[in-house]
Order: sequence, then C-alpha cells, then structure tokens
Amino acid sequence: MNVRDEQRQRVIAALAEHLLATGLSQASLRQLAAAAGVSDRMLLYYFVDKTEVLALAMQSLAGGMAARLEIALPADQRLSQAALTARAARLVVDPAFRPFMRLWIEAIAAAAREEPPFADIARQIGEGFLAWIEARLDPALVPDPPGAAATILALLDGLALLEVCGGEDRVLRAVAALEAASLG
Amino acid sequence: MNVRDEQRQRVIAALAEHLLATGLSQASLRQLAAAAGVSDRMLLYYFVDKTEVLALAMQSLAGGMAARLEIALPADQRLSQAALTARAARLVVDPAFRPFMRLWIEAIAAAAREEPPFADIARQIGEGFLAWIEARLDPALVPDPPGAAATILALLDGLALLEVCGGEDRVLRAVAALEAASLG
DNA sequence: AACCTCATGTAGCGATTGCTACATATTTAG
DNA sequence: CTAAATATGTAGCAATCGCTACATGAGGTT
Repeated sequence: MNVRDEQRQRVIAALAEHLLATGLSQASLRQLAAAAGVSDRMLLYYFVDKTEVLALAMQSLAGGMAARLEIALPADQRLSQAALTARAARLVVDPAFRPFMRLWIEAIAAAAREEPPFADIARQIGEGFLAWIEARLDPALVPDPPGAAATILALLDGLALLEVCGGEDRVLRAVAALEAASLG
Repeated sequence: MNVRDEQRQRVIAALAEHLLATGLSQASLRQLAAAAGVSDRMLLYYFVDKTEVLALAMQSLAGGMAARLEIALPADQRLSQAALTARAARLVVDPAFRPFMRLWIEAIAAAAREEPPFADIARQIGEGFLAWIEARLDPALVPDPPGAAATILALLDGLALLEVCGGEDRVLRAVAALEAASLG
C-alpha cells in the first residue's frame, strides 16, 4: 500500500484519540501534527486541508461511538420512551462516553458558528443519534417516535452541557431522577 | 459621572447586542471595539482585559434574559414537572430567546475548554437557570425538585443543541411531543 | 501661565494561525 | 544507471491575535 495511505490511517487514528483527550482547543495544525508524531508540513501532505483532517478524525470518532452504542444497548430490544431515556442517559454519563460527549458539545458549538467542517459533521452525527434512538423505541408504546427521539436526543446532549455548567453531581442527580421516573 | 464609566456602560450594552447577533466567533478585541464604535485601544482603556469585557457583556445578557424569564413565566404559579417542562421548552425555542440560547451553547463549549471567563460565567448562569426552574416546581407534585430541575435544564439546553445539529423542525417536533406528554 | 490628570490616536510587538515555496532525500520505473 | 515520481525537511509568508509603549490633545487646578 501507499505510504501515504498508511500514514493517513495512522494519523487519523492518533488524532481521534488526541481530540478525545484534549478537545478542540488543542487543535491547531501544529498541535495536531505533534500529537500524530509528524511535522505540520507532512500533515498537509497527507491531507488537503485542516478541515479534511478534522472531518476525518471526527468521522472516525463517530464511527467508534456508534459501534460502542450498538453493543451497549442492542437494537433488538424496543423500549418505552421513559425506559430508553433512562437507559441511554445512564450510558451517556458513563466515564467511557463522557470524553466523546464533551467533544460533541464543542463540535456543535463550532457548527453553530458555521465553522467548517463542523456544520456538516454535526448534522451527520446528529442524524445517526436520532436513528439510533428511534430504532430502540417501541412503536406500540410511543405515539410519536420522531418527536420522542428528538426529545431524548435533546435531553442526552443537555446532560453533557449540564456537566460543564452544573457539575457532575447535578448530572448524576438528573440521571437518578430519570431512572426513578422510568420505574414509576 | 466619569466619562470612563459612562463609556463602560454604553460599550457593554452595545457588545451584549453584538454578541447576541453574531456569537463568539466575531469576538476578537478589534471586532468588539468596532461593534461598540470605539477603537481597540480604548476598549482596553475602559476595561482591563478582554476577559473582563466578555464577562461583563455576558453578565449583562444573563440579567436581561433572567428578567424576561421572570416576566414570561411568573414564579407565583407552581407546576408539575411535565407542565413546567412543556411551558419552558416552548419559551426557550421562541425566536425572542433563541439568539441567547445559541450564545449560551457557545459559552458552555468555551467553558468546557476552560477559556476564561466562560468557566465562571457558565456556572453562574447555570445556577440561575436551576434556581429559576426549581422555584416553579410544585414541591407537592415533584418528589425530587433538584433532580427534576437538573433534568429540565438539561432538556432545555439540549433543545438549543438540537436546533444546531438537527434543524428547527426537529426542535419543534420535540416541543410538541413535550406538550402532548404534559397533557396526557 | 504652569501643571497635571484624564482621554485618545498611532504604531507596533511578539506570538500563533493556516498554508506554501523551495530544496532535498528516497524510492521506483524504464 | 538514469530519470522521474514520491516523500520529507527548512524556512517563511501574510493575517490575526491580545496587548502595550509612546505621544498628544483636552480640561481643570493652582
């Protein structure tokens, strides 16, 4: 295989990890290059743009996230809105998922600012989340699956925001309240 | 009064409007100065820092937002969780509030990145929101007011995220679903 | 008139940004 | 073996960033 293509794979994998660990604030070309163990010059040899680098790294992360979500909550089990909300909330505040959720917030904020490539990326990942949620709602129990899915996604994303502006204890209290509501 | 203090007030008011209109992406010192109709040199004469400028402008916005929220949904009326959720959601997606919610997202993302002054600002405004919500929950109907308030805040913030990554129609569908649930 | 504080403009510094021009090394092909 | 293609390093450009040094004007005090 081309050296170039090998490097592209390697670099994107490294950058996905780096973004997860440090967020979008440490994402200048030089910082990304250092994190990937290459020179900034070579980063722009492997990829056309900084936006291509970020787009590929984010897509890689989204793919990994989606795979882990599929495993964590298989689609063969259809739930009520309250039950799925509680299950998914517990999942999303798990330490294994939190770095992604934090990055996810930053990506949406960048999208709100219309920074390429985040406008496209955010829409794309958002669609994926919505599909994941809707595929786990029991149509017999949920009168309006698209509306319910949108509500659930808003709540899950909101939990990530809440962690930043309210602290972890508030998030855990919210999740506990959701679980209590889903039992009652 | 001091010319300086007059200018401080005037400039902060202008910058609050500017931030609402353009978000944090157009918030370099020179851009802020231009929006306020002063030179960047004078901006740093009136205020010590860029962070002070942003902190004051954000606090001004938060104050205005709080006042409008107080009027829009008076605290003398205590509601169930579902009812308050639906009412507040309808409020928050109103065009009059949306610019603030969008800016609010950017502020939280900046806080996640630990950019001063947003770490403090976001916590402070978040506390205000939580207090506003809890003051409108009927303790007789809500078993766990702090948990419920945290849940509601997460959902409201999440609606703003959803608008960015899923479009306005999804947000409206979510709000409609919340209203339907609050009636049923 | 002399002075002194407040207010404002001009100019620029050092750092960082994304990106590129140019030269050189290394590999591959004819 | 030579020549072309691929790969990599060095250096730097133009723009923007937050911020500051310096000079100058304006207005009040003594």
